Amino acid sequence: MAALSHPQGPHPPTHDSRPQRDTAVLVVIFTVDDGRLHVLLVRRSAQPFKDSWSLPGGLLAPGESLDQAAVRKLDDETGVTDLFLEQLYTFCDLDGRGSIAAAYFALVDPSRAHLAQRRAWLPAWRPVDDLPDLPFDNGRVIDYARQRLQAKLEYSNVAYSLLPQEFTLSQLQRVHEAILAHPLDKRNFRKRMLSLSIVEPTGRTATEGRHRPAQLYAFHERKPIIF
Amino acid sequence: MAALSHPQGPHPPTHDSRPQRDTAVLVVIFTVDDGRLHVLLVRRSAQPFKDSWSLPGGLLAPGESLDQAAVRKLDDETGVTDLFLEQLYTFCDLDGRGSIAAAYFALVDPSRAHLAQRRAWLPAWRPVDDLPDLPFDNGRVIDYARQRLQAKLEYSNVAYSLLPQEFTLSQLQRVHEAILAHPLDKRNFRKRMLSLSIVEPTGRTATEGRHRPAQLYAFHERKPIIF
DNA sequence: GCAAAAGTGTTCTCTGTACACCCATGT
DNA sequence: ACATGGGTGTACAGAGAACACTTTTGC
Repeated sequence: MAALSHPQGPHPPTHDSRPQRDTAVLVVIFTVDDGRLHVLLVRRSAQPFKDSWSLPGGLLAPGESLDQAAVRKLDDETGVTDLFLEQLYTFCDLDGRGSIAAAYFALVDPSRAHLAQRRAWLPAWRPVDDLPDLPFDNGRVIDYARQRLQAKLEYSNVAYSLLPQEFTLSQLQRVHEAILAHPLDKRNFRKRMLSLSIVEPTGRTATEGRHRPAQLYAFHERKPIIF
Repeated sequence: MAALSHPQGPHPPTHDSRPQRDTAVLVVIFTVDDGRLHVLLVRRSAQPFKDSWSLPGGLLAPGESLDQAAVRKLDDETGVTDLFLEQLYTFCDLDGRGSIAAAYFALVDPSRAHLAQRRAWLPAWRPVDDLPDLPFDNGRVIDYARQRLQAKLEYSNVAYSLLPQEFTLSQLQRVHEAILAHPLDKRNFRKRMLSLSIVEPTGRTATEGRHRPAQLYAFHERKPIIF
């Protein structure tokens, strides 16, 4: 490991009979579609709980860091790599066998995500407010990720990762409402987004139905920023 | 691990030739003493960087969870177990060898901590604003812990773990100032502590010098609370 | 002309901040 | 009596919340 100073954990490790553990990553991938927050689930292809839904995850590959493994899983399932991805929490013993699972959470724009079409485990978006019972405490992991996402929405620009380059303020508001699970006031919402310089108008407009066209906006920064 | 659903990470693990990693915990233990924030460092007893200061840590014992290992390390070094301890972040490859280190941070009341007197690695409090260069990126880990502590101070009662059962508001203010590294207004500080019901007066007073005795206060809850 | 969503300001409340003096005690 | 830290209130500014009507388009 690192930073050891304790006699029990001398450095370098000796790779002998010391107990080692399975180390895996787990990725909670959120998207907002049709005004609802969804999470990506896959079907387990192995026992136990074969065929039940669960979060995507897997063991670390040789020489791979946790971050690399999380990026790889996100890419495997959605085909995107450059979006918001952050370490969430490292769980221990979710499986009752003492293994270690570093959970990450990611946000992807549904229009950019191409779900893997592997027959083996069928990834699918499921609305977070209507999830089946999931094995290995995955429900708790998702709840935790959702809380973190709600908290970050208040003081950061994380939503950049859930929308295309250009979008209307109404679209952005619907994303916020889906994540927070409560309605927002249109005027106050717009005022805040603009006064915090989270978004800026592009000058273009988009006509979306038989009503007045909307101004298009873009995020001031398309990378994680804390306000 | 847990929550696997991916073919590459079937469940149960097979304990065969799959690559495994050293898994360790690392504990950033803070205290406030003499108006300064200190962190506990120990001297490495093994190569590399033998005899240089670093954070306490060690490999997981067989059958032990991450939390249990962190509690054990905290107890080993300070003799206390019932104080604030929270997972911070899981670092990978701090040592350049791909090992995994789950960092925790803890807060202890200096009047309760009894530093381990083992000659082997000599734990000692070091002021965080005057640290030597530390191996394995320990400086970065400490900075990260400090940021988290500063953030939590604003909206939680974490400081409960840094003071005895009863204390004066001036003591509490000095603790906050040491952590935030800037002075606070006495009246505003007291107003906030009371209006948020973080602390309540015990009715007792303490005479501490040739000046007016101070009211003693206690935390409303001596466990982690978010306001 | 009507249905549908876009767009826009003001008022009020609350929170945080700045700021200065008297009080109780020990020596 | 004086030095020392304990203890207190008010005024202002900024942020967030409540709230309703006009505009522009497609049909």
